[in-house]
Amino acid sequence: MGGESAGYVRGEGRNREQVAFELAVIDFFVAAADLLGVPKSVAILYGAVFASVEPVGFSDLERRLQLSRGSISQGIRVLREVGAIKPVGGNGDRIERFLPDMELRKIVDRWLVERLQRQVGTGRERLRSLARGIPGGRSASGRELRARVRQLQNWHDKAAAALPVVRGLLKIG
Amino acid sequence: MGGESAGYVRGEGRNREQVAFELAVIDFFVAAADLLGVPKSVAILYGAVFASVEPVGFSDLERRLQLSRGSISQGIRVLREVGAIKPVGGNGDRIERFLPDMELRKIVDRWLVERLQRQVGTGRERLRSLARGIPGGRSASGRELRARVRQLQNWHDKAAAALPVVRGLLKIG
DNA sequence: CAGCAAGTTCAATTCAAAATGAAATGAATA
DNA sequence: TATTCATTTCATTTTGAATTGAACTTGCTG
Repeated sequence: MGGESAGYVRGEGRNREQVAFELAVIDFFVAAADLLGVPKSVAILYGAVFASVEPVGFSDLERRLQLSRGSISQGIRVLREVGAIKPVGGNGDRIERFLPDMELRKIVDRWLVERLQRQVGTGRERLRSLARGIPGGRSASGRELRARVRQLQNWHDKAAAALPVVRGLLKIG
Repeated sequence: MGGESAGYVRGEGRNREQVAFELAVIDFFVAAADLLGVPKSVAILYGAVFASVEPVGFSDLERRLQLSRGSISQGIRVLREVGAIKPVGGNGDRIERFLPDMELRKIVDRWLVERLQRQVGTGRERLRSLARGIPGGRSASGRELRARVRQLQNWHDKAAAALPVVRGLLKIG
């Protein structure tokens, strides 16, 4: 258990249980992030925030995780931009501490839209101009190529239609 | 047009139209592959086969594309394994030539199953063992963490349920 | 204002995946 | 059997993304 993230987590004054839990959470997010093409360090940071009931600040992360300041700073930026973590004020000091935003839905949805929908959109363009350039006129080979491109368009349309459905299904109340 | 793949395509005795078409097709597949995390060279190879009415052999690819023998060999292997191209016999000579398998559906479906379904499966495991290790007993913090993990499970279940639906939607008759 | 703690930036480094190409294989041909 | 040519294998190289860390800001505190 905890093979992947093990090297990234430090004990640092927390008890065994807490550390083990953090480790397991981080593992989970590292696996998921890998699927979505998100950098490991970002997943580790999110996992650490997610696993902590207390809001977590920069120096907490620096202490608990084996990541450079640079990675922590950039990772935090990404996670904020994406809405995965939220700063909480009201500790008196000037340190920013974060809690996980539990609406994972929004994050995943944003990913779906930015990554898939954009590709689907430009795909439509490409296919159109591609269809215009089919060589071979009304010869047999022209007909064959036209059929192939039609297949591609067909498939593309299905994918485009599926996207909104997926977005709907993933909505979590 | 054809910015990405341009460097990989050679004229080699085909006419302008044909080359331009091949280029556009390759561009399309390179973009799609990038989305699915497939190596570029594999997409290029598939594009070249897809764009040709005549079955395409190793040496054709070697001539037409700026790819090493090694990449061509391995790319062909991947594409065959995955069912994206099919060998056609009957030319008298011993050279293997390929046609694209037009059932893209199967390829995408395989990808969905291997990549997503597997992750979803192991995710369930991880979440279960994770839930068992929640620290804090029946304290307030324990309750909070339990709620968070439940959210994760909830989300995970939705994703698991969405997968078959997607597979259904993408089926192209 | 000097000193310090918190965090950011970005050029340099590291690392893993992809691509290469030279040598090995193996099947057909002479 | 020797030769040739098509393809595969795999150790090395390349490439590009992720990560690091040292220098730099920013704003507090004595």
